[in-house]
Amino acid sequence: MNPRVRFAPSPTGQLHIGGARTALFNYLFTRHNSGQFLVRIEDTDLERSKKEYIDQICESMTWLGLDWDEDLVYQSKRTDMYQKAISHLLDSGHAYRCFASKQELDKIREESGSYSYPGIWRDRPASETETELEKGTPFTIRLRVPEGEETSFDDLIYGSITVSHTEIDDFIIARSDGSPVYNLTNVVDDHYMEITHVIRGEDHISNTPKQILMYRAFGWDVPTFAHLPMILGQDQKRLSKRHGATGVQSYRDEGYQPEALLNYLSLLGWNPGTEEEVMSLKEIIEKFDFSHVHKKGAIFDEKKLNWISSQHIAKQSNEDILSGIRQINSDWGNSTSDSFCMNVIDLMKIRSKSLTELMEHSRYFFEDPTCFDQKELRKFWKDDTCDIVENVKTILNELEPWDEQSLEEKLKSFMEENEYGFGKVMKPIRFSISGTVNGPSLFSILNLLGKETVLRRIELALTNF
RNA sequence: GGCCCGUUCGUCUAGUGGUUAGGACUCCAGGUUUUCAUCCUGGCAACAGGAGUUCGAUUCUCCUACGGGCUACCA
Repeated sequence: MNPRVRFAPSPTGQLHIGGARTALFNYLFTRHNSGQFLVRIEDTDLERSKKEYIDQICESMTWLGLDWDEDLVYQSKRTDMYQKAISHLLDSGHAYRCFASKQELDKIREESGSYSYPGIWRDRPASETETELEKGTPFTIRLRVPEGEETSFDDLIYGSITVSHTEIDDFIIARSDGSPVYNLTNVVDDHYMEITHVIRGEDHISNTPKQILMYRAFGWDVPTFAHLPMILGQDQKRLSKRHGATGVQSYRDEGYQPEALLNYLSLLGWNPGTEEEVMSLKEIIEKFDFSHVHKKGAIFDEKKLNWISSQHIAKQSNEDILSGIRQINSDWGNSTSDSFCMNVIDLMKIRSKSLTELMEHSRYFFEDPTCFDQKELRKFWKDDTCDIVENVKTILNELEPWDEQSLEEKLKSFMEENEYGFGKVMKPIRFSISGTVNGPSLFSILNLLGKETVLRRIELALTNF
């Protein structure tokens, strides 16, 4: 049977790294096994759920390339379904009404020192329930957890987990306003959506026995569970907003490629069983397998992300990089031709860890540099530098044809004739042209920029420095 | 507090009774390069601790320590 899985974000914020990882592993598993990948919006918390977040989450998913198979499922549109399920449980005796107020319960908790619900309405006679109902006392609905038993399940990642029912109190499945809680909606939805594998974060392990109890109460098949280890911040705590930029969108804005981000995320808690690390999404799908997912939480390391990212950029075609850049800034390089842009990309991609870095470091290809580091300048701009640069200018002015090979030949012979070292000539020229002492081969830069631009910039430098 | 889960270099990880404990990132040193980056070579660096089981434990069992998660009329 082909698996059906779902990613179920609650729209209380943008898609964050942890959510993206959960979505990714669902996606990898189901694409590897030719199954379906669904997305369900868990928007039952009306207070915190926002429409704009739903849009943002979908946008991020699309950007990442995690395409889902059917229409989005909104929990807010399925209240009838939940109500029916709750009444069913009430009718079958698997659930009961609890008229204890929150204050009352808090008091009991405080006095007993126990956190769990003491079952005070579990076995009241029907007449008492009738009386409270008539009085209009607000009530919650709780699941009647079978006593003296235990519930266990086989987690695809954590193995067998068993919890005694003494540890599970009669938890609430419907609030006093009648609305269903997470554990109920989750089970009902997963059942009706025909989900075969529930793949989610490890923080849900303790919810799982409760949910299994509900499947049993309904008489439904229990899906297979796979809990993923957490992604942690540098402080070993679960990655959250406290750790800074954790939204997928911010990584997009910083110029990371979706495939690179996904590649890095896939390596957090999983390995392909080989020593390969830089992989395309397609390759990861082919190799993905739960047996290589492990249990320990993994700290998110931006340094390694940067490395993966630079590897992806270096491997990518110039065309793809250009379109990636244009997604960030649609105007980039529009003052020139696309082929010029791709020449720039070709020179710069090997030395960039993100698209934004590539864009920043290649500004001088499109506009004359205006900002020069004087401190840096003084290191190599000596008394005789102006004369040298003047001579180079003359040579370049007479150079014909203007191509990389001629540039290299002429400049090298100039240096040899005058017994100048490379640094003495190249550094000032490079700095005049680009405003920096770093970058690709100077001959390539000169060639790409063209005679007119080069001479103009040298002239500018000569008058200013 | 209770319950559940985890623990190999700083980080991501390989490893399932016998290995010089392997790789990657970071960092350091060298080489290549006009510079920077890339690339290449080399280096630093780990089995949380203690008891067992065993001829032999990183690998199996138990205990301790540490870390994380859950314990809501949040999801």
